[in-house]
Amino acid sequence: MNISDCTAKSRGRPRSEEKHREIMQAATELFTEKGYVGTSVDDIAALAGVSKQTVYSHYGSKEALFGLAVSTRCKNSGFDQDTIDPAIVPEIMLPQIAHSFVGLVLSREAMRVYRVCTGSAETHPELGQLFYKHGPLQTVQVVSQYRAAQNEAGTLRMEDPEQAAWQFLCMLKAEGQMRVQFKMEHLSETELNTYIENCVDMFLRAYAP
Amino acid sequence: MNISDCTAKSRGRPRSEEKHREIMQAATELFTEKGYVGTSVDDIAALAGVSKQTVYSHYGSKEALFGLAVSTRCKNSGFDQDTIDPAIVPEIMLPQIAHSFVGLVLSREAMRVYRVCTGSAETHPELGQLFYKHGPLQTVQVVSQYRAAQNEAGTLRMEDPEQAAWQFLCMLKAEGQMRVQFKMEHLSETELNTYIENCVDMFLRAYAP
DNA sequence: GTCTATATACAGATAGAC
DNA sequence: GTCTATCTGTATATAGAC
Repeated sequence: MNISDCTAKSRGRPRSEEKHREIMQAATELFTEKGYVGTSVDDIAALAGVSKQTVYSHYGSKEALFGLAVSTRCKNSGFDQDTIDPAIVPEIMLPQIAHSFVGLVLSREAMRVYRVCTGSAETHPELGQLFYKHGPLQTVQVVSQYRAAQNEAGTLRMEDPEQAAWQFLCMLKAEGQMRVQFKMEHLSETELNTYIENCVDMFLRAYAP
Repeated sequence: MNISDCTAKSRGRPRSEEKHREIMQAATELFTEKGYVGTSVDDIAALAGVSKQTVYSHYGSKEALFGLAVSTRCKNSGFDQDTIDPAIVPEIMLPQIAHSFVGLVLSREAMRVYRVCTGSAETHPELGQLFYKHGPLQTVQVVSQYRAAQNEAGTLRMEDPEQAAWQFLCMLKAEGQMRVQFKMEHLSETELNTYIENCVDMFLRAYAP
């Protein structure tokens, strides 16, 4: 009796955390691939290798699971600001920022969150807003801080650093992102790099002091 | 007997065309709002004011109806090239193009097709491609033709007019489109106009001869 | 905590009356 | 051609065994 209690405890509980992770991982994978309505709880349970009821006991409902999965991804979709150093001159810094940014927005994972948040913004506006704040907005702010610093230092000259950041970043994505977004053949590394350098030059020309 | 045949013909057939239109209209409305999986044939039939079977006898299947509805919208989502005149100098022409383009991409209808094609590109790649070709690509080509003409005329100087067109158009959308896309509060008319003028100036500065 | 089995609702698609 | 009624599958969510 006492023994069976002990084994029950040590056999039943410890597995929970692992399943918790696996369910979340499966949910994220499927939700960002097929969207909310396109994904069934059965699919999630199957991919996670657990029963449907286990999904429910861990996360309560499909809606709650969706919110958690996507918002976690949203929060990880921002630009890594550690790569930016205000002490470095634009001619060196901007190409680095550019390549790093384009790498981010073209990545499979970023595109998937972008797509699912765009597609379900009509029915889940709060998800769209969450993505906007943790993704695009944060990136723009990080870059515009650098811009403001350069403005002060006199290495660049612009009236509104934030608008300049929007210009720079959206210009960079352009064709490359759209081709991924709409399932066209991707641009080659070479084409991409040429375009990025082109953009950096163009930007520096326009905002030269 | 002969009479009932006649009335049957003149009573049953003529209504068909009207229902045909109404079904398509309802389908477009719902598909671009809720997406493919989020819309049921029952919903479409209800909104069109017909029975479900009528939907099927007109369009065969949900899939076929979706394809028709969205692709029709895609083909109408391109930029109107009649507004462009190569004889007009960039200082006058670019602001016009810019305002007209921003008006298009921020419109409710364009955003809806954009959203549904983005969201369902993973499951319906052919729709994403269709949208890309009739929307973004066509717009870029129209604008890059103008650019090429200006290049020849010497009023602008750029190595690759098509890349310049991508830069210009993507820069213009930027924050304005993203706020609509992700259900944030929209930019005001004033903010939008200021930004557009800003972009045109910046572009002219960078590509001045 | 986790499983199998089930309740309930609604989806896409078809049959048959008029 | 159009409608109502229906078939069949699958969805979310829950009940009960272990």
